[in-house]
Amino acid sequence: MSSLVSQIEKYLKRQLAASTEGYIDVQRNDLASIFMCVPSQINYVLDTRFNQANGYYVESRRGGGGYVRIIKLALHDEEDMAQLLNNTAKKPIPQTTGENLLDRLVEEEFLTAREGHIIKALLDQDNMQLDKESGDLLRSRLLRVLLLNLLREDF
Amino acid sequence: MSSLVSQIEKYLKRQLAASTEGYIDVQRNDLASIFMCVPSQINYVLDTRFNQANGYYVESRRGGGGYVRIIKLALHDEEDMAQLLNNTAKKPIPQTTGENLLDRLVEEEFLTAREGHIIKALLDQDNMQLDKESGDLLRSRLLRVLLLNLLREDF
DNA sequence: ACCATAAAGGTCAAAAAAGGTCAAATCAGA
DNA sequence: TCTGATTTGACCTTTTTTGACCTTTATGGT
Repeated sequence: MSSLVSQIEKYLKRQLAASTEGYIDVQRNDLASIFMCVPSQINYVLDTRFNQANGYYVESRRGGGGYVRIIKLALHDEEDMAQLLNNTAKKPIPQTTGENLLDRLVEEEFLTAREGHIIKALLDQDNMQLDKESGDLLRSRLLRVLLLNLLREDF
Repeated sequence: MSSLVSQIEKYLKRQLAASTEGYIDVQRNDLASIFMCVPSQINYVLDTRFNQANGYYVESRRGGGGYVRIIKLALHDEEDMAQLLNNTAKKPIPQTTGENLLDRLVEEEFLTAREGHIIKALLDQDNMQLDKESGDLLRSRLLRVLLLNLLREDF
């Protein structure tokens, strides 16, 4: 019995995958009535599933003719990767953030699903068994190492 | 008069045997009400009967639409793997030893060359930036996690 | 132009829906 | 009887769902 959020998430991702422009426009209220939920449920989906960390950008407009535009931030080239690298530098990365990043790398096919799984497990707090602070720092260093490795031409 | 814990255990193992994916998803509360027991009884079953030593992996999610996923590890014919697991237990593993293990896993085709590369980088002393002792211990824990993951039947 | 109203969308916090932990109480077998 | 395994319950954390109230934008009438 998958939750409403994940149904809506899937629905939107399907639309997004089908769109050639890399973004879709939706009406919050329409979506809410399609899924028979309160409109704020849609915001919850956007906040938790289509945020920046997940590689999406959302803009919207209120009033008559208003809309919500969901834009996928694709990681196509080294440029974007380098961006991420800088972004990642030094700052501690909590587990959930790390998982989001890995999911994104899988989605963008920089990693296979299997690689994503394995690396997630390696960077898991419970598995590392370090205190949260050291764990977050280690995770940050290792994700950086991962990104650097993915940038290498030779594998 | 088989105990509750073993009735639940049998029930879950039957489900697991019937599943083609190598895992099953259950609701803790549903199970508890099927067996007319407190929900924490389910955790007891999971902890004692579906732990790693017994060849299972459990993951879960809280909140609406939450679930418990029980994943079977493939312990049958991968004897050597189980062997390795035992070998790895607890002891610190210095970098070179770790690299050898990874090379071997690649040779035996438990890992692709690429996976081997990535994981080596992640477990590299210089990249981890921990003192040697903690590094060796962490490496040991993480290699164990890796091995366990390679035994998962769901990927 | 000015304003009222309708049409969107946004925010925030409370309630609900799962699952987790831990320790006390009980039970069963050596 | 003692000991380890099981059962139970009180309390906790995370994630989702819901609703009341707020803000922004467009439009039509005066």
